[in-house]
Amino acid sequence: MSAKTVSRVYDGSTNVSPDTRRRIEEAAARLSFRPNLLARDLRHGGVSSAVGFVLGDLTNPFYFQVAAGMERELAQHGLTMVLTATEDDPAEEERVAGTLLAQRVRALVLVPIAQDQSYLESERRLGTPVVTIDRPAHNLLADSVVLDNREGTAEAVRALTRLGHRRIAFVCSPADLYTHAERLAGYREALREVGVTDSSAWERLDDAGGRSTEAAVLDVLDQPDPPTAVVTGNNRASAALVRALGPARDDLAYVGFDDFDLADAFGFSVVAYDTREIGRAAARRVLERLADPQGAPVHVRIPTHLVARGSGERPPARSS
Amino acid sequence: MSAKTVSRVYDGSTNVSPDTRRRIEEAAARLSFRPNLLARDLRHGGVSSAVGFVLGDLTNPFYFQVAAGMERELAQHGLTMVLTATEDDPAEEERVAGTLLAQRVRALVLVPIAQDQSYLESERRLGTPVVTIDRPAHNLLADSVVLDNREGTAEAVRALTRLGHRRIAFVCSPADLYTHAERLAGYREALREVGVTDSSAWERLDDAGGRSTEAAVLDVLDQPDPPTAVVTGNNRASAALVRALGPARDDLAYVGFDDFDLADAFGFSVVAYDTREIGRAAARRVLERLADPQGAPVHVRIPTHLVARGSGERPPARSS
DNA sequence: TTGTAAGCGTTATCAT
DNA sequence: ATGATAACGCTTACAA
Repeated sequence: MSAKTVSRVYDGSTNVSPDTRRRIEEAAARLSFRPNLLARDLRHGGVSSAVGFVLGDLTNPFYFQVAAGMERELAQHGLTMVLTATEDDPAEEERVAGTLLAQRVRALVLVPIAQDQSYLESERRLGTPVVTIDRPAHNLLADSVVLDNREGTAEAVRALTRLGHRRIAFVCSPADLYTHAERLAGYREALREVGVTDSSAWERLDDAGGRSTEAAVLDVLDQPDPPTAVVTGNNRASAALVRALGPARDDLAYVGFDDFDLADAFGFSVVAYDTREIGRAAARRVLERLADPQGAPVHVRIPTHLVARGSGERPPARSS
Repeated sequence: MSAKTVSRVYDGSTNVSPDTRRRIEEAAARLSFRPNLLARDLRHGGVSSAVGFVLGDLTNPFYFQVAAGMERELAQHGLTMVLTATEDDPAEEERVAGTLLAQRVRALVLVPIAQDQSYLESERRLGTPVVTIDRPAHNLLADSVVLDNREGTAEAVRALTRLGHRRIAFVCSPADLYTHAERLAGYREALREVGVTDSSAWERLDDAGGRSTEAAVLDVLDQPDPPTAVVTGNNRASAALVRALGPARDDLAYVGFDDFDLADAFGFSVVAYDTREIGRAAARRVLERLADPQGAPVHVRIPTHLVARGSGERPPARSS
């Protein structure tokens, strides 16, 4: 009963007599034996069967929904997920990615926060697939899975302009540059479609001044010709709006990017999307990239859709 | 320049001349060389430097906050975290735990969902620490980290009785048996302290009847002598209460177990706790158990505290 | 159907 | 300060 025979029992080989197999399985159970995947992976070219996932802000449930989707999809293909966090410290990104690469993860999925991912270029060329989530990588030919941010806000704004709104504010809590810029662009684009070309008075973005987003909401509404509607650029801004205005405010229309808990209880209309699908799509990119290491980067765009709950379907208050 | 010399550069050995070290580091950078942790771990007794975390319900943000705390604490000690999910399928638990053990995780942390974890007993005896979260294991001498559920609801009820409430309802969405029983026990205990010995008319628990929790909330309030206050047993029940009653309902007092997003906007008083601390505590149990494999199981209890936001500080409406 | 030898990349031991 | 050798537990190639 050599090691090789035992190995055959566990690697799905058929060349084992039923009797031998049974005896081996018995002994294994008795000794709590379990094949050592470390050794197996080492033998198989020194590459593990885990995929590394680097994410930044652990307090944002968004990323965990992504992680959940990714884990499920990977598990169906015999891969596991190693999760690490950078706590939004750009300097940590390269270090934790390095740790994962040293663990010989099969692929690397990351939410980029550093301003440059070129440090991954050599690894990628050596055959480790890299997929970014939520935004594209900088200086790296990686696959990516991002939301259709631009179309998301554009759709929200269009729904409002169709109701007659023209003075529509855009308020966003500090967010990363990319999603921020895209969502803002969609907002402006949809306004331009109805002839509004200057919305600067209604935009309240990442406040360098350190003002809170709640203050920004109140501020944008406090002007001679106040907006009749508000679009929030992310769920943190939506929460700020709820806090600033109180739950029941029916003289103002608003739509938020990102769905959130109890938004239905508030009648809060939002631009939603399938968060877990982002993770599943990333996992699929990993699998396809492993099958076909060459080829140009693939960029997947996850669609958004408007969820009408009341707050976004109100026409402008008497004025017009 | 033998393999051993290169190894010395990376395992923190001092017996390398500055010159050799420099040459090796140069070559490593040029060739994108990185020590293979799989091989290292194999050499070190075939045990990896990852800790496995098995969780059930991926849609519950609670577990991800736990995961976040755990990951941070482990990372500080050079360990990584492999995350897997069972999707609340008890039958999956043993399978995914087995996968992790085959990967030779240094320890196993799990949120038990199966009715029996005895299948882990041999592994634990062989030296793999096992820590359960949120509830104790069944038939397994594992360490555990749980909330002080009983004291949590007791404190909530006491705050209400102090205001004069006596008819206090307890509503809970389906939850696992253990936390459920503990929270209910705390509720009854605190009621007994003020002489209320039969609360059965005010308890609406896991409804086998398939009624929704929202219906249960309305139902418990719809009786001849209705409760003047409600305690919800988990965040899902709190959400149901908000949906059933609407955001502004100030003729009823209520306190919910588990904090939730925008609870402050609702003025919803809750029994809160440090979710990430649960994960950190689990990581610390792992580390201590690795240092001292023997010894009786240690059970850590995470304290809860009442967060007053208005809804729980209202005295009974005129009746009394 | 089963076994032998070699090697995956690292490190402990024991030279030099 | 550096290197040769063997070994961690597995699997591929090649016998038997």
